Amino acid sequence: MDAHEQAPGLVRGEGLTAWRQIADALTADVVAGRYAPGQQLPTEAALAARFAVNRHTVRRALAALAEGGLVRASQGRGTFVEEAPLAYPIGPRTRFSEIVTGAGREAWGDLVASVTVTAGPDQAEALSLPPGAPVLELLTIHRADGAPISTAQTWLPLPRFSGFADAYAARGSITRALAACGVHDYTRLSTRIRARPADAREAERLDIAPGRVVMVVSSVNVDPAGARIQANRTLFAADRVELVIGG
Amino acid sequence: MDAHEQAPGLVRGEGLTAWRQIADALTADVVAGRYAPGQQLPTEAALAARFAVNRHTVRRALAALAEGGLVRASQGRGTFVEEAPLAYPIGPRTRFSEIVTGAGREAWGDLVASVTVTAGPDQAEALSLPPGAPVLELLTIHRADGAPISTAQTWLPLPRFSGFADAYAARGSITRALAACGVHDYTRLSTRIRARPADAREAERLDIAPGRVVMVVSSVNVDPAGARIQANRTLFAADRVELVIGG
DNA sequence: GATTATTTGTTCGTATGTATA
DNA sequence: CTATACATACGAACAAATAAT
Repeated sequence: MDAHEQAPGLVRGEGLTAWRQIADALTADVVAGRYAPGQQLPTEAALAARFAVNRHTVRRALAALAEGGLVRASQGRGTFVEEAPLAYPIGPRTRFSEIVTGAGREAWGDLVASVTVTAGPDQAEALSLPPGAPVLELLTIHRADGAPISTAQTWLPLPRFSGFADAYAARGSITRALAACGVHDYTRLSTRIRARPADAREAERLDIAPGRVVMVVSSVNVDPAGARIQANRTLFAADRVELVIGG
Repeated sequence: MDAHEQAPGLVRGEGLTAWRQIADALTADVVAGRYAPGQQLPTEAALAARFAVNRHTVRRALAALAEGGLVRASQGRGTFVEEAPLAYPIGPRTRFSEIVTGAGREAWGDLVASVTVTAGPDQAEALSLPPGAPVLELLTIHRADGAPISTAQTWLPLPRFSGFADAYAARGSITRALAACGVHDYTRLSTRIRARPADAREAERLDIAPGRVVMVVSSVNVDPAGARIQANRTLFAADRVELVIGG
């Protein structure tokens, strides 16, 4: 067979290589939703047959899609459309519940545990408290339509927020629980972002496999008077969430 | 031996457990610099001897330090003081060279490769170009005191920035290379942050082990007139860099 | 490449003090 | 006061990862 024979449906021209056209066609399929997020693409062999090209040519096209993060190939399993991550805006007025409901999903935060502890060095500095001051520590899991998006440790100074845990458990939202404690507005003072593999406990809370990557967002919130009311360490499953700044 | 015999240097009292006092002592050692960042702590056995407690008790204390991110234990190697990550502020006027020189280190960017390609869907959208428009793609590695901090793919529209690759190679800085192309100021329009394990090529460029976590920062820069001049996808080694917003 | 020593990680068991019902 | 649960601490042995020989 002539290696330069025209494949059906593919045109010839400058820069219009076969793999590029196949990549464009598959990209169009994905963005049009003909292959749903998480769904497996046809096998390379099947795609090669569909476009009447060698499997190598399909592989070159799939490599281009994978490079752009549109699909992910998994040896022995297949090639899958990447799930669109939840865009999570981070700014001075970040509120989980608004972000999730704004995405058309239902937001709820589960209170896993709450304890009174003495502030560690990090929390003391974040909250401008003397080392060893008592703080309320909450462990929460935040869900969108029931699926865990993030899990957070939250520290609040005592005794000001001694009623916070009950308020949070009843209302499922930091914003609403703070309002119940008399804080009707708050803004984010600072945000620090790191990333690392999840340990077993964190993975269980986020319903991911241990070792999958989490983004660790440490933040401090202040009330309108500028008082530091809350320090957070929030973990996001990196394959489900994309942090967005500005734009 | 009486399990309740008083260990030397440890006192007794409410809430003053042995492991807590050991954790406090080791924390003080670390923050005072008696164990330098990156340095190996004494072995668990040695610490147990120093504090005259069982190794379990030392392990409980070290677990508390590791929880706070102050140290990191590595099986078979030892326990090490965590290096303070480079704080990398992200904002409308983010400039690598200023961040690094502001931290008292020397900044330089190496141009690894530059090619002319047709814009993929992501780049076309980021730069407001029609799909298939020609763009200049650069692959760069950014170093602080010679150590790689990040590696980036950068896309610029052609033909406006046809001289950019040479300018960058000569100047080692995006800011200075843009100035050479007549862009004397620019601001960041949007930033998106994800995280995942590094593949082999990325790991080599960042001088980390494959599979270690990288933060992927996708950004778009605009000139003072609001024109989109540059799309970036920058990879940071997650254990060397902390992204900072606000504060 | 195989061996050995070192070091952290895990899992038993035992005992005691403390808080709670 | 007792019973129970929990946290603390010690002892021993082995597994697993690493580094050096």
